[in-house]
Amino acid sequence: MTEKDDFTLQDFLPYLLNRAAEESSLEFQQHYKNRYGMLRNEWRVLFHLGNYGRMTATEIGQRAKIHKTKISRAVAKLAERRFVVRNRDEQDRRAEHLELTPQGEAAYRDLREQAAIYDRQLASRLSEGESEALRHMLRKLAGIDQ
Amino acid sequence: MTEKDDFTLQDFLPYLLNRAAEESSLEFQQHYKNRYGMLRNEWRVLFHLGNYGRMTATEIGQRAKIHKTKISRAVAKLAERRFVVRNRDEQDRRAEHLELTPQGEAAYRDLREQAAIYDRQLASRLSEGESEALRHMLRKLAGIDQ
DNA sequence: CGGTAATAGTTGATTTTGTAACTAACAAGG
DNA sequence: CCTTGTTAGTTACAAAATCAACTATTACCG
Repeated sequence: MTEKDDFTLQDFLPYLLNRAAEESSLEFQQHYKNRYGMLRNEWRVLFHLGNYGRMTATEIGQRAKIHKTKISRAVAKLAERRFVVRNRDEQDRRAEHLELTPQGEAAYRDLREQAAIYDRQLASRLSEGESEALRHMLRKLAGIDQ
Repeated sequence: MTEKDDFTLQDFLPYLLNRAAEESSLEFQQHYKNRYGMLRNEWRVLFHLGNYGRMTATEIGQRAKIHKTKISRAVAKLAERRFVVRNRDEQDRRAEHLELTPQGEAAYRDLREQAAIYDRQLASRLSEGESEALRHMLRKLAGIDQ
């Protein structure tokens, strides 16, 4: 009961997680924003398609935990700018398979490279070995299995 | 050069940070949202005032890295609902000092208690000792000194 | 079959955020 | 003093997120 009293905002995990997430997001967004005029959701969808390959909007939503309206609008923009093509499933005509165009692939590879660089830069603020532990913990907190 | 190629989205720190932050924020927001009809920024301002005591909007913004327009709107709501009172500084009549009302204090204590509980719950998903290491790393990544 | 429910994805209305411009008050130098 | 610059906080407008309702299609079940 007494130990509760020394709980403070500075230590609150959701607060710290948000601060760190926001900081890194803002820093990294310049890459997809300045170079490709993308929004965060567009970048995320692109990255998922580049990473996992052809899949439907629903599948992206499940993996990335992005709401379907965000995905719908992100895909519309990406398709309009020819980063993504949509292919209706002939078996189930409600669904459509998404995949990157060559142009989308190129953007993906470029941004993945930038991401790798930025990731190393972030990790370098931590001591050796810490960053792997951090990733492991974040996966647990985010409910990402594996 | 070869090591870059095994970089994947699942490991990207900003992505993991965002996933974990969003997960925990959504879970915790039910407390201030359901019980007090607050928005995230209102909760943050309340928590800062409860934690650090009387201060101005600008000071809150610096500590919490929240933009002044968000604070302005959050304070307006909190004042309207009598959680906060504003007092103009008589020396510098541009500034106003904010502090919690008794009602604001009560909400703060209640929510701090909920936060402490939720924080322990989150930390319990990690192994012993990990959570302190996590907080330490997040502070570094968020650029919070100390 | 035929009707009801479920799913994929889109659209529209409302709320919230982000950006920039604004008002009011103070500061500092000539 | 008075001009110029700075700071505290608010407001207006545009961009984006949220939530609910919608269309089209498929699945389930009597």
